[in-house]
Amino acid sequence: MEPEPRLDDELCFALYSASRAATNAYRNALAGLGLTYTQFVTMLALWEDDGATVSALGTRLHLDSGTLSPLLRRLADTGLVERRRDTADERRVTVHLTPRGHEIRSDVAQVQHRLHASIDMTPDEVSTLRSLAHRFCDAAGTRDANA
Amino acid sequence: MEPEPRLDDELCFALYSASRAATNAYRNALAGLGLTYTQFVTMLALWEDDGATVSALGTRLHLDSGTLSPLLRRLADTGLVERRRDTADERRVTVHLTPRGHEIRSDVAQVQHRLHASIDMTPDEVSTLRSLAHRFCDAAGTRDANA
DNA sequence: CTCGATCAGGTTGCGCACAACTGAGTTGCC
DNA sequence: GGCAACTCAGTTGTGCGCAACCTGATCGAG
Repeated sequence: MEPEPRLDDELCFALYSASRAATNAYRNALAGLGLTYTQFVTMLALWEDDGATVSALGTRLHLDSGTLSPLLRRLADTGLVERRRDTADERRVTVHLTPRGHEIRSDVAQVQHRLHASIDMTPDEVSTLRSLAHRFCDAAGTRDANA
Repeated sequence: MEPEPRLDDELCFALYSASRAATNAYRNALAGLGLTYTQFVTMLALWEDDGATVSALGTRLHLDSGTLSPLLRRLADTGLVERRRDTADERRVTVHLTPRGHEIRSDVAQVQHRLHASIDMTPDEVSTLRSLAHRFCDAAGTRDANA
């Protein structure tokens, strides 16, 4: 008989719980800015790379068009971004920050700093957790398809 | 001007990505058993505590009735669990494993072992990541409401 | 130039997550 | 006993997240 790991021993459940705890922490803080958590990380990606295509954002965020298309439509509806059909390759759509999209960056940065400060972990712990999470992503993301 | 952390520096994004990578890894493996990821962790909780109430499962999994009620209905539809109104306190519903719910436990355990083996990380790394994720949960979950 | 293969983005459908609310059941205080 | 406060599970509505599929644009072999 195989040993059956308990819920708390499961790495995947620890990550799942931690991710949701983080999302919940951001939810109220971002609500005042009219952003959801996924919209927030999408804006982070755009502040680093304004004018990115939808597929470039998808690669960066590990999201597909089924998630991004309606999300970008909502960001456009609230006036934070603008979508333009690429004239050189009309399959592509580039996503551009509006003036209002640039404006809220400092407000969002304040939310980030506030939440970072409210987490009772040492910089070392945070750094270790972050790099191990990145390592796990690579390890799980590049797994054999049959695994 | 506040420094604005880049996407990859954000702990929350690392956790968010890692959690989704884990869920995706389980998705295909569990599909053969007719389980989603959340249904899988719910079954783990029930194998540890058969007959738990809906709210007890919610506490264990950090999920509310809005998520659990339809999820348990689907598990009942597929014949893995059975819901019973508690006769002593008719507000409560207890969730019980069916024979079929017990049967698939070993199949699920095999999936777990297969996926654990496919992750290219040392036991130490896995252990550290898991305990830091638990620490983050506590730190983020018990934050001041105004943070 | 043509036409099959490929690529980009969008749509649909389903199952989470969570906020907000509902209604039935229980408890406690008098 | 009576009733307000509370608890528990369920429902509704919104927004992900992903598979499957669609359409139109581009590329490439011939």
